[in-house]
Amino acid sequence: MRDVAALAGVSLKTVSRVVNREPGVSGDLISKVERAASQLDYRHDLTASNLRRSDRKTSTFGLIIEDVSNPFFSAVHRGIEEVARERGVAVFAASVDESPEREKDLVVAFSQRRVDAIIMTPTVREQSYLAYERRGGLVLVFVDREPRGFDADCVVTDNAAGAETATAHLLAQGHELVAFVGDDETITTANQRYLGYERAMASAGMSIRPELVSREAHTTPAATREVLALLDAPSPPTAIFAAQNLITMGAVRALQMRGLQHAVALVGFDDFSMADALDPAVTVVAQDPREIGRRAAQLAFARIEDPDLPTSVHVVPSSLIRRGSGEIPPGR
Amino acid sequence: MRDVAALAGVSLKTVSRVVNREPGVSGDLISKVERAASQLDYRHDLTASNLRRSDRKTSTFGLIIEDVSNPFFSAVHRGIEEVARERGVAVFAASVDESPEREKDLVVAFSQRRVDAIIMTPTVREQSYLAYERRGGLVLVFVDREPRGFDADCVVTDNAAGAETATAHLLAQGHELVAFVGDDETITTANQRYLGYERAMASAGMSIRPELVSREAHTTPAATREVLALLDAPSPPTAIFAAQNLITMGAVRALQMRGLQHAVALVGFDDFSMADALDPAVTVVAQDPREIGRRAAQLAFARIEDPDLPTSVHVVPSSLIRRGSGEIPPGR
DNA sequence: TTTCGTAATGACAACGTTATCTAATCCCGA
DNA sequence: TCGGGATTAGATAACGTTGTCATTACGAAA
Repeated sequence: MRDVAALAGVSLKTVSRVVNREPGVSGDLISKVERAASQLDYRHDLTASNLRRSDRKTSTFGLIIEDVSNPFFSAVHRGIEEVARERGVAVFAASVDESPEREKDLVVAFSQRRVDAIIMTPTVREQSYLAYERRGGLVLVFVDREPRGFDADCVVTDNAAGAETATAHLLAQGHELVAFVGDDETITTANQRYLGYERAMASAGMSIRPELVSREAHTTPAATREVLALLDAPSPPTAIFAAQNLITMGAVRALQMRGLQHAVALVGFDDFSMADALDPAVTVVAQDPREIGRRAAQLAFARIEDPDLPTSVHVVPSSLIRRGSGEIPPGR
Repeated sequence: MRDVAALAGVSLKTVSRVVNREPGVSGDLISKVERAASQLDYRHDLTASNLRRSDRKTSTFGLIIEDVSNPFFSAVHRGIEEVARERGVAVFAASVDESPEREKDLVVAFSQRRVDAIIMTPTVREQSYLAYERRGGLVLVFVDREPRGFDADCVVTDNAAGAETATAHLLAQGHELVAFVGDDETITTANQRYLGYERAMASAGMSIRPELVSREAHTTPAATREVLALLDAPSPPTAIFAAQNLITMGAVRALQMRGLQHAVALVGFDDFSMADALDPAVTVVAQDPREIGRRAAQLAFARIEDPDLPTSVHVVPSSLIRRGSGEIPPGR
């Protein structure tokens, strides 16, 4: 900048004014400065600018999600990017992989880089450790799962209601042996979906059979194993509710391995690519991850603008998409 | 930092030394400073640190890809993250959406934030505009597609060879009417895959029928339309080579719509989720996007360390995965 | 002519950190 | 007892930018 000022024959401050398009510089000097800047390959340094600026905004967000290559979360990422892009905000993205330690490391890494906001899915059992960061002015928004022990803005799907819809849909086909396959209770969404399953069963006056409940499906292969075990048991389910996208994929494979894909009904939580092209096509309760991302970003901007806003929890509705696998009747 | 120094009763520099774990501070002072830091909720400012540091490294990369929610690119992203994480580097990720203007905007946005390297898929016809950035010390690595008019490190799949393998595989089944469905020639990968198709056809002594070549499939729905048109034409293909993941998905849908999924052979370039669970399962030439990402990140680190390294192009091999759709014989 | 307001420009300090250099202290051997 | 090297600590300037305030120039009004 000093070199540009020298070449253009003006002061540093004038160059700053031109670069930031501040008013009050004569057209003559503007063009002189711009010519000098391009001649010297000058590139404005946002980090230095930010250091001095009074608002201390870096126009940068941090995103902490389960896995950047998981289709659900990458769609959330995409939604955030769409909103951030309009405001010139760049987004850091990183995967936690269910590692509590990594969650904390990432928060520190982003906080040290002075991001304006962190949008994250909580993994650690308890988020009260974030109070420290918030005191420093960091904005925090949660997506997909609500934080615990920490009051903050949050965007989630209606997990319990969606799971209830899915289960009720299977019960409405006349199924009595409806299995639940999901992740373990430390994951709040998995927990809420199990609650929805319970609620639907209770409303239908059915008791839950523990042997039809599997809550250890952390990955697609694990889900396949769990579903195979259910199918091979003495009294196998006639219908399965798979509580997450990776789990549904694993369930599809297990049913195919036993040749039961047209005999056992299946409803998945969260849509996935090619679900409509499978045979049978898979009925799902679809979330809207992109919309979740967009809302989260909007919430972040709103709070940056007014830090005293009351915290709010946004619920993005899910919708049942009937495709075939969920409409298979029991018996035969 | 000033407050921490005051509370600990030491100088600024000593706090700096403790924060950066520089040697030469007595254990007594180290603990005093650490106590003061945590008492005051002190958080080190990496942006200010970077401004002053002599190496001027921000420990930050920028990633510019087609779409963060495209499974191929999000896997690349994941691979980069794995390598970057080990070195404490945070990654900005952004989508270009085939917009040349956006490619340039993103380069500027990242460059202004002083990232140590940009890893990108080129969209603009020509990358010579990046010389400007490189002069400023920015490291550039390309993934998936080679840059044009600009010599730089690059990691790509063996597109032509993979496409040749795919096409040859179909020809080996006895097919004579092998269609090509791909993106247009402005996309270098699409172009190279077409070249591979041409080569395989030529090696087999077959001439290419223009009516079996579609190079306008930009999206999944477009691919479906294109494949439907091919199937409904007077002399439809008996086999199809789909030159990209989204296109293959579109082709699967088109074949299903005409009930021809067991009659017309299909090989796709790039694997996709649930390809193995479809009926028939889809034969693909699989790329290794995660490995592409890892290599790109390694290349970036290598060049940061030694800017004078000769530029290199890494080719990650692809592999044919036979699953059924590619082994359907002609005729019937 | 003087006065005043307004617009354009610049000088200087400061943002939060680290590089460099200097000063103080300590230990050891002569 | 003293010299000298090693170790620890601090003072100061600087990184590239912008906020603040001062200065200058120019018309218009008195």
